[in-house]
Amino acid sequence: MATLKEIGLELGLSPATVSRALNGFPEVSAKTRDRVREAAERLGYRANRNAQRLVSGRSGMVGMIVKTRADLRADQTFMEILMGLSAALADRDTDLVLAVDQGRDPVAAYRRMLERDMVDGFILNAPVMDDPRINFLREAGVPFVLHGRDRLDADYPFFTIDNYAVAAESVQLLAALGHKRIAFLNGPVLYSHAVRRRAGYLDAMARFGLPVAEGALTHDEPSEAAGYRQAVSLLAGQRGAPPTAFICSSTLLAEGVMRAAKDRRLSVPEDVSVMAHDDDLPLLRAISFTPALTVTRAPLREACIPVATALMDLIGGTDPAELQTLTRAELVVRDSTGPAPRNGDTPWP
Amino acid sequence: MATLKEIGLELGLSPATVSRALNGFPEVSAKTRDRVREAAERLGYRANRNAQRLVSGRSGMVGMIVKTRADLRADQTFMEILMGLSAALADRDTDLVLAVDQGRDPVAAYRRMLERDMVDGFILNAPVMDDPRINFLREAGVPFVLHGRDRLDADYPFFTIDNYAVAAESVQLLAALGHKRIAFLNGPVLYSHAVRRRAGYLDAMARFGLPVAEGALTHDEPSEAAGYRQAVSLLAGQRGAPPTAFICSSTLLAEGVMRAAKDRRLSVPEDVSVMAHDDDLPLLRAISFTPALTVTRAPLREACIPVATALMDLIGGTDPAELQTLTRAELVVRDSTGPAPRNGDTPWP
DNA sequence: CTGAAAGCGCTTACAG
DNA sequence: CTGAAAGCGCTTACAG
Repeated sequence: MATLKEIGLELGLSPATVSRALNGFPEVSAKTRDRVREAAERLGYRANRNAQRLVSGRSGMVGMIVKTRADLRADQTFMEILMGLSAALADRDTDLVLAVDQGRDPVAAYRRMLERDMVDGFILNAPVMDDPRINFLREAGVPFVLHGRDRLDADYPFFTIDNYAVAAESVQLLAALGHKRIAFLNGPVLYSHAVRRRAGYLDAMARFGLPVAEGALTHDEPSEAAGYRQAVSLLAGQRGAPPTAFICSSTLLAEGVMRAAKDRRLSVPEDVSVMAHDDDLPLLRAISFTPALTVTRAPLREACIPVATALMDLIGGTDPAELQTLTRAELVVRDSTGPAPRNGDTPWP
Repeated sequence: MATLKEIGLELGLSPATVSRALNGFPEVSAKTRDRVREAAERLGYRANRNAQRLVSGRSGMVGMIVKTRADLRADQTFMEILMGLSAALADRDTDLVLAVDQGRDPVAAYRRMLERDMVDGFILNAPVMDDPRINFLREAGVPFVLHGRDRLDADYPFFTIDNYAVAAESVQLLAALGHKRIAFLNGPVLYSHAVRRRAGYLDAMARFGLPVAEGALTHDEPSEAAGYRQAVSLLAGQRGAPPTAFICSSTLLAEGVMRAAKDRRLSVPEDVSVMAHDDDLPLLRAISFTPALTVTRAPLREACIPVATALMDLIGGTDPAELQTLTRAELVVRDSTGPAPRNGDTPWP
């Protein structure tokens, strides 16, 4: 590995000038800058990160703490986020330090990392309402960015989709197709995104004058098995007249709903419409469903760069208020949704 | 953060002596060592890793490159390994750098990390037979450790269970229970562990004088769906007389087999015995199956510390030949295996 | 526009 | 047994 000194020797320049040239300082002449860059390229120069970090006083690492929970989908979405964040942070010469939250105290793992001065900031995901981790980190004065948002009046940097709109727009699409009995299989109500989607669903149903039957709004883990279980029960009419449409908080749930419909010899979308929110996981393509699944689509992958960038900017001193992003999922209408069937004219009482 | 200098000032010692005391150099007097340690503790001293790395000339990071494959289980086992390795490496003050292997060239991602001098070594998992990554890294002279083994005469550091024995012992247990038609649902034959298990199964069957029907040995992805699919086909007698026992290369496959048996109103273990190899994933407990699953058990978690330690030792100069570990899975007999049923007396032709 | 110097926090020959 | 000194590779006031 070449060093600044070696490049300097080669060019008859001081290491200081080489450093400035490489870092794009304006006072360096264009000619010197170009010569230095050429030589650096030729000699395969790469800055020694440890030296840079030593002098800047930063660790060059950011932390992420994983909650171990019995949530099968967590693996898939989490892997997706993990890969995306690693890549985005690597572009900023920053490493991601992972730790597992083993215990009952939700902030213990954060406290430990902080005491060890290991990281320059944190990335949090899957917030619950009024997340205790957020209060802790705010008081500790540590930079952090949320993927998601634990309260509407958040004053910290975050990146999230509009989860209220996700549910409301799904209802709107189905209502426009004439559906009156629309079930919503939501995620665990623990998570703030599920709380927002719940509100979006209920408000939209009310706006269209559609009552919601007892049991038509469920909160369960995002798995194929849970989707199947809930759909079987609803389609059997165990909780009032069966729905003519299902909105699912994840494509895994939709898989289970499709299987339940098939078991009852109901065809999609003729007898029952199915749609889902789609994180766009590479291993679970909504477009590969039969029929292709209508979704509100928001690739998890696309959240990674903004989240990583926001954290780096925050550490660099940017005002947190400028680092809040609320985006919308894209409505992708495919073949799993259609006009309400004949027998679907009656709303729930 | 306290520094060596500050501790030295506090105690009237030089930073050099403080460094030696903290690093346990033998020439430091016991009294000085204790004083230094006490002061370090009191001041909350933590060595600055970047300074240590700068002076040692090491990056303090090791790389791991994930193959993105359409293998659902990969997520779960991979997460398990990832968490375990992060923790084990953190204990050695080393970070794990993750990258995703996007493309067709299996060594491209390794080459890139190497060129950037980013890591001191690599951890590889899920080897295929005569893995090209291994040849590449060996020629490049880079330290690496395998979780698994791509050939029997491996000359590099590895940690693996005896996969031949996993299959052979399973056959042995079932043969001792009087089973004669034993099917083996194996993983993708691409992977070396599947190749070894295949050999163990075939050899053991031969040793007990049991022919193997066409189609009784399958190679499929380790998923519940694949287990179900294979078991349905075998139990229907589509590939000769139905098996009276199933050995599964993963607990996910066993889940599918159990479901298939239930669908056919076969009870486990009265009508059919089921056993599996168990990586002991926290989200998929063999003991929670109904009936509790008989397994060859080898917690993935337990491989992480030896793998991480081996890599650190290798980087530290230990002879690779001393860093090869072959362990055995533990046979845990539970309730899903029992004596062969009446109709199971005839071996396959 | 460029250089000489100091310093980030640590380790380790070299002296004594 | 301990200290003074040099050095790892970089950055950045301070001079000129």
